[in-house]
Amino acid sequence: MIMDKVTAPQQNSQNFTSFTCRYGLISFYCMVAGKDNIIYLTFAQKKHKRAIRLLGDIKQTVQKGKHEDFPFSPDFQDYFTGKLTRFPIKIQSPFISSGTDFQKKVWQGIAKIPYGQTVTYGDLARSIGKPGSARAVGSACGANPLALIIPCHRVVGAQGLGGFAGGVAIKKKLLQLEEKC
DNA sequence: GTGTGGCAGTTAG
DNA sequence: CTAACTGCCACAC
Repeated sequence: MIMDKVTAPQQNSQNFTSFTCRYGLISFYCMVAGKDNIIYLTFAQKKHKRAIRLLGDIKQTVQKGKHEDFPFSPDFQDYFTGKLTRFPIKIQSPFISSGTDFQKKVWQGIAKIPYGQTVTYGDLARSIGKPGSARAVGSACGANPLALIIPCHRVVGAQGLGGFAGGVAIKKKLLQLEEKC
């Protein structure tokens, strides 16, 4: 699979913490480097476990954190209640930097989609100068290491919703949440 | 509505 | 290297 070679973070923040966070009916998995640097966020347990394993491969240890110690809880609380439309979180993750050029372009493109709006995989493909790569864009979305922060749920199919790593039900919920504003 | 062939990027072997 | 996957899409019936 992708990103089998995650490079160690540049900073010496060696302590990684894994959180399982729950807000209302939605829960997700999150990995934090150091005190408050989110390096991975996903709705799919499979992806989260894989990320932990990759860190293990580069001799990094990951400890479990308690939900109440999750540093950005207020922000996500606000997001899931519709009060926050843009995460004040810096994107600085070794999982991002170990992506391919194409993936990085896709992720950057996704980051520009405004709250409450959607684009199609084909649209995104065109906007990064690679028309016809819609399917590859879909793959890159699936490989996104920072769900919500890089809002891949705002990328949909030309006909239907498209897929979602954490299940389309969650994608639907997120879009409905953002719709209300 | 459904079939189908082609598509680009990435991974597996 | 080839083969086999995908969070796809356009164009046919």
